Amino acid sequence: MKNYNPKAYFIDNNTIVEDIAPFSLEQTLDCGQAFRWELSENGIWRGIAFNRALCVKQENNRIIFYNTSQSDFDGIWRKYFDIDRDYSEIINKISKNNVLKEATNFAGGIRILRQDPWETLCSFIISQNNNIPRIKGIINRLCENFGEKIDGGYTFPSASVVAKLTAEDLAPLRSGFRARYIIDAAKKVSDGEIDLDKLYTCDIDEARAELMKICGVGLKVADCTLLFGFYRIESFPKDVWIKRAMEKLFDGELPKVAEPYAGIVQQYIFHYARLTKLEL
DNA sequence: GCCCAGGGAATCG
DNA sequence: CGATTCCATGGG
Repeated sequence: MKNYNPKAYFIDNNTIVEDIAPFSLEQTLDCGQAFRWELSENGIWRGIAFNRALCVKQENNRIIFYNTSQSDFDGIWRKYFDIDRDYSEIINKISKNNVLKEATNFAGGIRILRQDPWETLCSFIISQNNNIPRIKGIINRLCENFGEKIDGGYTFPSASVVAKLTAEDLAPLRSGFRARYIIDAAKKVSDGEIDLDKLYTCDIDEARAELMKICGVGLKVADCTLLFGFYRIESFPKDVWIKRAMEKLFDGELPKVAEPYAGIVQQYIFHYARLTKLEL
């Protein structure tokens, strides 16, 4: 059954989108896949992506994109928020498995954002052995120090800009041992040793291997980068929570029905595990 | 002070 | 190979 039919209206300089359930702005922007969104007054989320600032708010089954023209919505945000994918179809399919069905109750409104690859790579390098508030702080300082000022904040600095910096230059970030990892990634991306564009389509294991050429990128950071920065939804990042959850819930093996969208299902399992603390 | 935070590199055996 | 230890920094 295909009744997923999101509608966009362009009124007064705003874009309003309706009929996109299941969709939760909060779950999507605050689930640890993106680090540059903050909830401000009146339930409005403010963030920057692809060199654009956005204010956006959810009211039930309606999303309001403030000061957003049709061309900005169609050109940037529609894709960024994965508006055109019907998540209910995925949830229906994986719900053949009762445990997965239960898991979707905890974060079924999550969408995988289609983020900028370099920003995602850099962000998940910073994420290692770190917690989300501090990850956000380091990324904010990176943007304030080396990004460009735009209306509403600062852009994420490009790889070529970061490649020219030294670990000492990055001292104000207080990113600790990760500083040299950030610079190594920037150099390998900007000088073409790693061609990020290729990673959208090449074999997933080859994509992992490419990213893992970077010092500071192991399997988990590579998988997060591929999932959140390249929309490689067959990628299944395994952190400590997921490993524990997979053992308890599935004897370590993901059910077959989930394989085509493993990355999306990973999000459901992750939040199920964390929110229930796996007291099963 | 101690522990941990959605890991990874270096260094063991 | 698998297991252990260190890595900066900040908050609880």
